[in-house]
Amino acid sequence: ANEGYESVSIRKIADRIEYAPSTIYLYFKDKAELIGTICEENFRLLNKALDALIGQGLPPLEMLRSCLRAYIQFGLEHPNHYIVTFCLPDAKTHELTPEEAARVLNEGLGTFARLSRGLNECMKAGVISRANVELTAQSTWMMLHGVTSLLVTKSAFPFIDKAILIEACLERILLGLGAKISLTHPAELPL
Amino acid sequence: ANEGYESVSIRKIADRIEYAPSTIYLYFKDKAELIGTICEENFRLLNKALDALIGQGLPPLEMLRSCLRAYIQFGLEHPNHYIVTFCLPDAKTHELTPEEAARVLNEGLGTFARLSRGLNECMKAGVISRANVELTAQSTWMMLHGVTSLLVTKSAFPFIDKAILIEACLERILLGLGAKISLTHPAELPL
Amino acid sequence: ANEGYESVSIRKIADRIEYAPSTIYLYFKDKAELIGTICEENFRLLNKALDALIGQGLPPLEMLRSCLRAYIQFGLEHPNHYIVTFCLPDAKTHELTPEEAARVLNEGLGTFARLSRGLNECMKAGVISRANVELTAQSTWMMLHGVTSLLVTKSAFPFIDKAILIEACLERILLGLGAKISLTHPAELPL
Amino acid sequence: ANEGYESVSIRKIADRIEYAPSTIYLYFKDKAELIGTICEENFRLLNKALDALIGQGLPPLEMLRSCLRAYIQFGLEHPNHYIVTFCLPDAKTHELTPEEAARVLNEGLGTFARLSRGLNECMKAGVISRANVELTAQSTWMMLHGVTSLLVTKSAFPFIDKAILIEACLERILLGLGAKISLTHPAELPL
DNA sequence: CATGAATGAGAATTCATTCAT
DNA sequence: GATGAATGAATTCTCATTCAT
Repeated sequence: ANEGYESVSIRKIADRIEYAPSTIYLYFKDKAELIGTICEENFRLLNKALDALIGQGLPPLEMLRSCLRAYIQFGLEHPNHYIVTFCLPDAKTHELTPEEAARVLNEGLGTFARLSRGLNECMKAGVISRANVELTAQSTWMMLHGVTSLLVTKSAFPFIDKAILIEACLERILLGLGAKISLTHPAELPL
Repeated sequence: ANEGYESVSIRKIADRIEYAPSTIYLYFKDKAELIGTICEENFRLLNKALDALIGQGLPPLEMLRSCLRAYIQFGLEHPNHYIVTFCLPDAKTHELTPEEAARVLNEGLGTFARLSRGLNECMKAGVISRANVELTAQSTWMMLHGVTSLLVTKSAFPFIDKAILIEACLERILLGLGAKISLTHPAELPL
Repeated sequence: ANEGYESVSIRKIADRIEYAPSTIYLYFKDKAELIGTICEENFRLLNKALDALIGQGLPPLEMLRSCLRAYIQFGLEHPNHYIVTFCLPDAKTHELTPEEAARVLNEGLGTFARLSRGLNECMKAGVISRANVELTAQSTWMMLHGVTSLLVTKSAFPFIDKAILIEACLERILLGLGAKISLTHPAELPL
Repeated sequence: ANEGYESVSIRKIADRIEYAPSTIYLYFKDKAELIGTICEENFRLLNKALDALIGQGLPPLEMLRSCLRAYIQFGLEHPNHYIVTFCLPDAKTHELTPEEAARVLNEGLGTFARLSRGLNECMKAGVISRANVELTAQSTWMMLHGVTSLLVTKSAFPFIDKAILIEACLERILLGLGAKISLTHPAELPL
């Protein structure tokens, strides 16, 4: 369903994968379960991408910046997955059974944990301001989500060149975290 | 429809306003047109709220902060309007005829213009870094949207106390804009 | 739906009345409500038929016999209604909201009350044995239902001539109630 | 499927016996055939229960009463089997091929034959009225079915204590057959 | 002897929309 | 200026059945 759009429908999925709608029910008990599984796998993929970066031994601030960038990139590459997981109101996700919800949440918390850890390391290294980690992580995620979601859902908006916009946002997010970087960025950013 | 939820339905609207569904078609050619009009009015309301603030003669940075705060507040107060206008994928909005889309966009650009103007004044007053205004406005809006949309759509997420979270986000957004404010905020914020 | 068969389906009803399935939902909120209404009307019709008989001023025993006969006749004339109301397991009826269920039950109790009254009058007139009225009414209804339901549902069974069978059953039911009638019935019944 | 309910489904049966649904088709050509076989076996079981009673050498009337009671008991003990075999409209049974139908009917006629024989013996012993045996058997079965089926399908109806109700019905059925028993039953029945 | 994978037909229900009145 | 009656297309989901393995 990575080319589909808007309202996720069993029928449309079935069409896309060229199976009968009923076939889907052999693998998922429910639409909720299907969506739950998509989200879960989604998080897993994102986490894998983040882990790859984390393992690269970059200096803390650059690692943080890379992770934030990877998050946005992930959204751009899997727009529908991103929409389903992060943009749609809770209502649909809410129909999950507690166990399913727990599985999804678990994977999602993993993502969040990676962000918190990255922030924490930057704080310890003194490259961003020391502050309440949970609060910092939540607000950072919120801003990051704003960038990602608008790029993904509002493709009609006359955005400035995406690459530049993304880098500018990352810059400002880091700066907002207290990173000591100069806003008058040298080359490509028309800040 | 300010008490309804998620899936905006002609029938539900008709119920709420106590008219027959068909009556709605006397005023709107289409569901798309109806939603378009909602968005338009939505923006008008938001613009009015912003204008009220702008007229208060606050110092530039405080005015900017107030406007950003007002935007979030607007989303929290009209969650369904906010979702319809900003969170749902383009698909639905896309079915608008060009003229309709233009009217909505026009009103939306008005909101955007107010933000740009506020940023510009702050730059001129030297309270935030000088930079490309359009790019700055876009990235600021994106972060602002991230905060608002998550608060509105993910009511199940274990967010830290909303008031604190919002102020922290505003603080970081301003800081990211180059505002010379200290992150070690005095009182209530556990930054 | 008086020519339909077996499993009552919204689609089949719609076909039969030559309307679109969705049209039915303009008149009934639910399949349960539809079936509930059928049962209710059903009972009303039956009650009307019984009242017509009751008003005829027959001697008590003959009135009772007429009523029992009318019940069976009603089933034969509205086989599908009878099946839906009396033969199908509770499960489907159970999805009624309490109010709906109450309305149906109310009408049904009316039928039962007429039977009880008839039995009571026969007892008072001394034409059947005096006994607990409720118990007598319940067991009489059960036997009556047995006759009706088998005639309606098991059309393939090699039943003896229906008219004769029905009269024989009525005879035996009355006799079982203590009526002083001779089993060696004069004419048409090969008892 | 003796714990399942209402709509007998191949899948549910497969689940219950812990085989794959397709496996069932190795043994039964059809759902109709499966149900046919269930009915057949059903009758066989009932017949066995009746034979056990018949072999006990009770006096004719008591044997008859025991058999009738056993029939009701059988329904109460195997409610779903009883519903499938006796309460559902022919439609489903009708899809049987003639041979299958014949096999089921054959077993069913066996049950019926036992009833006829019992009645015949009572007539010969002079404990019930002499009458056309086939007609008597059919009407007796019908009443018996009425008692059984309502107890099984309408569990929500406010029936009087089941044990009492059943005994009262048996009493009246026998009385209706011309048995010389007094309705003013001594002890436990509030007739 | 058994199954896994798949499906077409049909179930109840919702929704945007039309149109005669 | 408003509505009642109606619908077609879409939704999620279930079920009996087939067939290659």
